[in-house]
Amino acid sequence: MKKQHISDAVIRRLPRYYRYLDELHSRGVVRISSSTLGKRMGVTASQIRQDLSCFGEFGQQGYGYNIMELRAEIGRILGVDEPRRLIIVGAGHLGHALMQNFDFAQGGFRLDTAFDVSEALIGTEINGVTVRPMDELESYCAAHRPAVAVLTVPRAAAQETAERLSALGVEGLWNFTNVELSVDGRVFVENVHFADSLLTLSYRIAKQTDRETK
Amino acid sequence: MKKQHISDAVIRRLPRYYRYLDELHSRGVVRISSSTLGKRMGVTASQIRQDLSCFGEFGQQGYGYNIMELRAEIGRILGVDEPRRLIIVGAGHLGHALMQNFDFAQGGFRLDTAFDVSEALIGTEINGVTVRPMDELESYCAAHRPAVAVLTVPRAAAQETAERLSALGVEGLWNFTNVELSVDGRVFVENVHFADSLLTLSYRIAKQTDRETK
DNA sequence: TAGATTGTTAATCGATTAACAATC
DNA sequence: TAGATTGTTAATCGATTAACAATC
Repeated sequence: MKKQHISDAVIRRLPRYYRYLDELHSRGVVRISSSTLGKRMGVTASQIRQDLSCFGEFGQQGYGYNIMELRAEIGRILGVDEPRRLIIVGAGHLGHALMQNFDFAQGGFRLDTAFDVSEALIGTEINGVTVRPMDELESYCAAHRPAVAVLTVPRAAAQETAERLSALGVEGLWNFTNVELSVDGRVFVENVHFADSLLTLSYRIAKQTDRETK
Repeated sequence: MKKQHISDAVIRRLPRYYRYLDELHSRGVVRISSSTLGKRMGVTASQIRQDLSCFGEFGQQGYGYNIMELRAEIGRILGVDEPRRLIIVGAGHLGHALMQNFDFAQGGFRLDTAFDVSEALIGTEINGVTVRPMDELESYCAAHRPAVAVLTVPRAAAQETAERLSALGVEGLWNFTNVELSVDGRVFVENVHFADSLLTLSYRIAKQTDRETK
């Protein structure tokens, strides 16, 4: 039974399943049961089955799931099957690192180009991708209509750049600026807040130390 | 009433509160009520009060919370008040970006040094921090006992490096490798899985497109 | 067939929200 | 004092887990 509303918790687990199924598939494993998959993912078999049942029926009684099929299904659910155009806005160290290392294609994206204000960077090519001047953002977006913009500009420019991109019709912002953006409701914002992540680690270490010295 | 077990959901909200209180404080705002704070954070006033009550009583009836005090309390809870030593393992683009841009001090960490295998990087200084050869990891850790290691090595080296650091007694790993690490239970792992994050964005965009074309 | 494993319904558990007495 | 707002208890809501009939 397909569900109407899918909770955020479910969606955040799907990429992990996908990643693991991808690995199994490339290792040549053909089938897996919810209980084996659950064990590997650190969740219950029930949860695996519940999560998948939000989207359809992908398994077979007595057999489990065909890994290739399930991987493809989850890929479809996540939208990996129809690649979307993506641009990087801010080609500093972080933007550069993503251009150099990150496999956008695997996530169903096609990295088209990057933008920066720095004269030193404009016109250079990083991993086959050209860096353009920020001035060309409007004309470029009008012509190529990228679906997603990676926001790797300095904090100070974050909100302004986000608004500009929102006005240009991007559908999603992948926000690395550690700034709480406020944008038009049409635009999805996915935050990668490094600082928050590190603080949770700090908490867990601090708590443990407390306990030990108590 | 202080709680025994604090849920992960609560802990993940604390850094956001902290960040926002920090901003208010630097803007000179003195007090805030749970209802105002909740509105700004997009949560209910109840949730703010419940979250804080896990750790103690920081407010005052009829007044609300003193921002400076509350900020300090949350900082203490998160362990920001007593800085811990941190090293970066892997000084490629991503490690480099963190060294250049990330404010470790604000998260209660002191970035001591970085390690890499690349001859070109060893001995260089990035933002005042020296890059050392990976061979020196053992002797360095024995001497300086860093609490946290930032794992920014290539995927292929991730598991091996994590085990090495675990054996060297680090308390936490901040994992950027997009690899599911398996390490000793003593060691806390905080994952920053870029790929998972981007896939959730992909899902939301894909779902919206579905709805529009339906 | 017999064993395995699904999808789904029901039960449980935990997290969020509402309500309110206490009190600044 | 009167109004505001806390900390906490109770009610609600949603997510996770368990159970099991269906069936490959």
